[in-house]
Amino acid sequence: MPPTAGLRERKKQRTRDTIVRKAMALFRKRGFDATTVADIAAAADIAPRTFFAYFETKEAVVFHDFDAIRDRFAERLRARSADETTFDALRAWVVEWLEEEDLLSPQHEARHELVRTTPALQARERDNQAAFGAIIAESVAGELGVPVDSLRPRMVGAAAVSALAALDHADAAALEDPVAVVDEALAFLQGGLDVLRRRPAPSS
Amino acid sequence: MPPTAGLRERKKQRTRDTIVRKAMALFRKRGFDATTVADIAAAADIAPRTFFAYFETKEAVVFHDFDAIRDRFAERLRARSADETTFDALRAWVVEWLEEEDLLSPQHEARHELVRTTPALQARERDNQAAFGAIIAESVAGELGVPVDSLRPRMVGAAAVSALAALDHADAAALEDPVAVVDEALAFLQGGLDVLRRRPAPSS
DNA sequence: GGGCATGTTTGCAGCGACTGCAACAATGCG
DNA sequence: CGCATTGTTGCAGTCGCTGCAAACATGCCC
Repeated sequence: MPPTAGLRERKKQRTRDTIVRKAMALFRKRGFDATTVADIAAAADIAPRTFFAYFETKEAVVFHDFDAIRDRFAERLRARSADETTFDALRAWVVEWLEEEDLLSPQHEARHELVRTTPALQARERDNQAAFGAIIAESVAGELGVPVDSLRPRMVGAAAVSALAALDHADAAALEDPVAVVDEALAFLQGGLDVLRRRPAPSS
Repeated sequence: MPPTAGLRERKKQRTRDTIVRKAMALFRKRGFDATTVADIAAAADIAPRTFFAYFETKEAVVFHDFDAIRDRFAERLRARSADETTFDALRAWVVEWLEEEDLLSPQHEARHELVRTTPALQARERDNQAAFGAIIAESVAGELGVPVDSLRPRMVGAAAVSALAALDHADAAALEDPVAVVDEALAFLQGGLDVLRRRPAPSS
């Protein structure tokens, strides 16, 4: 017997999975906005009202696994060893994460496409990214011994998150070696942005 | 006679101002969510349906001046002189902007408080910040001679925007000299983040 | 000043996300 | 088998937002 809990729990989990699966299928076929909660409920064979016992909003279905990922990430950063910087831990986490998640899988593709083409979902995604940024900022702030909401940790968090976002964004070559993208990003952050020094006046 | 256009235009502008004023007053008093569009319409003495001829969404009222600011900013960056870096132009723009906008005015205070306490508005604000980030990224990309959506411009844009956001966020001292905040941020970006080098193992 | 084109305001009906509530059903447990 | 707990459902309602078509105002030309 698997280490599952009571029958009740398993049933709930199965229902939840069904909702996600059917909903995503509908989103893919008709688009996010054109799919109503009633449609999803019908497809998952539950009452419309019941949908909201499983997900707070229609959007939440698309990001059903975000909370878990975020929490694991926060835990990973918090539990890093004493000689490990935030950046070390961040890089390690990305590597781990990429090992178990195939960014090229049809599911990831479809989800990404959906988010990319739906404003409401983009907004939600930015929320999620902001949460990641805050976690990184918190860790960096601890490292620097400054307040969590001070300037530099926030900037580092924002920049790091935009680098993570570039992973999804990578349009071809990069996906072959996503870790390289991360390394470039971290090197860029650490090395400074002095690519932006004064530019020469036009040679005329 | 002022250089105003026809009577029609002026009337529309007055109605628009009235909506903004009355809506903000209601938001402050009752909160954003607790204020309905019907309430705003009643306060501004228009039909509920008419509200949507002026603003696409209830949220748009809070950010009624964003589009103009963003466009002016984009224009400023695009029109910068040949020996001016993106960072130079960014700094100059902030200085200009701070001269005409008083961040400590009751209006800014109230608006900021509203955004800070309303999730829906925070999401919208992130949209706006993302727009700024994209503009900065575009400019930086041009400077570096790389594609607009490549890694480094995006990171710079994100970091710069988070520095701008820190301006709003500044809870006391910083507001006395906001330009100093910007200078610190830009110096940080340019100088690199090597505050984050490997941290010493505990001396044990 | 009398029309006429054009732009604005309004009411109405309707959709869809989401909520509170109360009845009902299933489950877990002694 | 009964009982408490937890999950499911239907109902009625609120609110943001939209399409449509009828009234209404304005600018303009004759």
